[in-house]
Amino acid sequence: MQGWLEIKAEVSRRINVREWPPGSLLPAETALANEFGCARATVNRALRELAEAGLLVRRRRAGTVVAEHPVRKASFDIPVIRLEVEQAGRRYAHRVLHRLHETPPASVRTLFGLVATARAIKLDTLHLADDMPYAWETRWINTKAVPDARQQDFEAVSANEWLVRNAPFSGGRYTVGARLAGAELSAALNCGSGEPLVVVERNTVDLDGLGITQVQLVYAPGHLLRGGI
Amino acid sequence: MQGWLEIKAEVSRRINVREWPPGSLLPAETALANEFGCARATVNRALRELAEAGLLVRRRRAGTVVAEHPVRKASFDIPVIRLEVEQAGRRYAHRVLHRLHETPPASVRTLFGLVATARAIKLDTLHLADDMPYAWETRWINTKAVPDARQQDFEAVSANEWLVRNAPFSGGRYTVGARLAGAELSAALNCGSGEPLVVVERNTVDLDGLGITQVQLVYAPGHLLRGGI
DNA sequence: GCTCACTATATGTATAGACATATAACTTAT
DNA sequence: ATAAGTTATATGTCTATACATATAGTGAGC
Repeated sequence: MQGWLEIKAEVSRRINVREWPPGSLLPAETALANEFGCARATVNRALRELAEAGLLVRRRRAGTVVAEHPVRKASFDIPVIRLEVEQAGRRYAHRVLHRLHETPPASVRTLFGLVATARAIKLDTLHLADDMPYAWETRWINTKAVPDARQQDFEAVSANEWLVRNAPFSGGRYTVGARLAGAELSAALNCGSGEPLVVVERNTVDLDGLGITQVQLVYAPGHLLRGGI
Repeated sequence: MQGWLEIKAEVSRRINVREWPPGSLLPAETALANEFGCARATVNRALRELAEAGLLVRRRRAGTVVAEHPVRKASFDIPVIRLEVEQAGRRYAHRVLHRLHETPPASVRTLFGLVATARAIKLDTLHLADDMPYAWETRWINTKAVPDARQQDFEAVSANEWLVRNAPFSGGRYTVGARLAGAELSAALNCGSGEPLVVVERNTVDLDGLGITQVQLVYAPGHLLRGGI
């Protein structure tokens, strides 16, 4: 027993077999380092990772406690759509259907820090995989945060990809929901009206918290988001 | 400039302002440690975290490179449903509608490592928030992996919560999709038939890779999964 | 009993040094 | 020229030590 990975596995095992049940206090790092015959830093690395994973709760002076209700962090990757499609072995293409410069709705104005009369770029894009509709994208781009976007038509490189590479990015939030295909969507995605569709809405902000872009992605029927714990 | 957090922020900044553009090679850890006036271990911690976040790609001997297509890791928490509801300031309750012991479908049998004739527990549960339908849960539990589940009726403590605390858990996968409310669901969730609903399907496996449980959660109309990047 | 200051303690972080390991780049043999 | 073996190097990890920091617990003073 030496490496932090082995220690992490062993601590994880003891939690799972209820040797250290939920709510119980673990021995201090120094004691564990002593038991495992390694430096405290090694134990620290193992316990820190388990705490990040939600299995342990650590507090100075109070020590390390097994979480009562382990909050599992599920995660999925948000790749550039082109890569998502190509990784599935399909041919990617996209078509920009509208590129407008108009006043965004209030929620987007708030995110972008814009006054009521200000305008932003609005893009409607259809993403294709093997020439079949893959996803419908409605996007707002804040020209205040990304002035260079004015010169882009996003035909050759999609807005998705262009922004990832050209906008200083710091974080964002997203929601996942479901909606019905209306007239416009069923035509664009080549599906029946009234079909249930997965909708992902995502916004990203720069280092100052200023909104860069807001995207709504409506996937073709049957699409599943996949992730792991 | 000393702490790993500051170094992480500074490196992140240089990537964002294209001082280190996508694909470029960063100075070696020793050089950065020298520049920032700190130990190599401190730089290592900062760069390791940025690599985990998908911003950098690191390889021994080859060095550290800025990712060409940063794969953002989106994540959301999977809490116990009771806590999810209570955290929103609502009163939680659940009703077990069916508790059967029958042969699961092939996909679940494969996950559970069961022969064709074997049986497992099937639970249908309705989760309520302020007495309003919140989510419909269809769950299979592998009694081979969790024998103690036989003695549980899951009335007082939901299966969700009981399993989190009583089943040795190691990982899992999930999918998020959309479906229409059929007759049974629209009755249970008190919504119109044909409404679009968010469906989360999740399975968890124990340390040996043996399936513990498979859940399908269908949320009431309008529900959004929320997460961050 | 209550408040406030103090102290002890467990985690958090930093450091210098060392060795491990993967692998790009180079060298040698065929 | 190509293949095989060698070396140099950047990251990965571990150690021992030190100091920083949050905070549970203690005790003094009212």
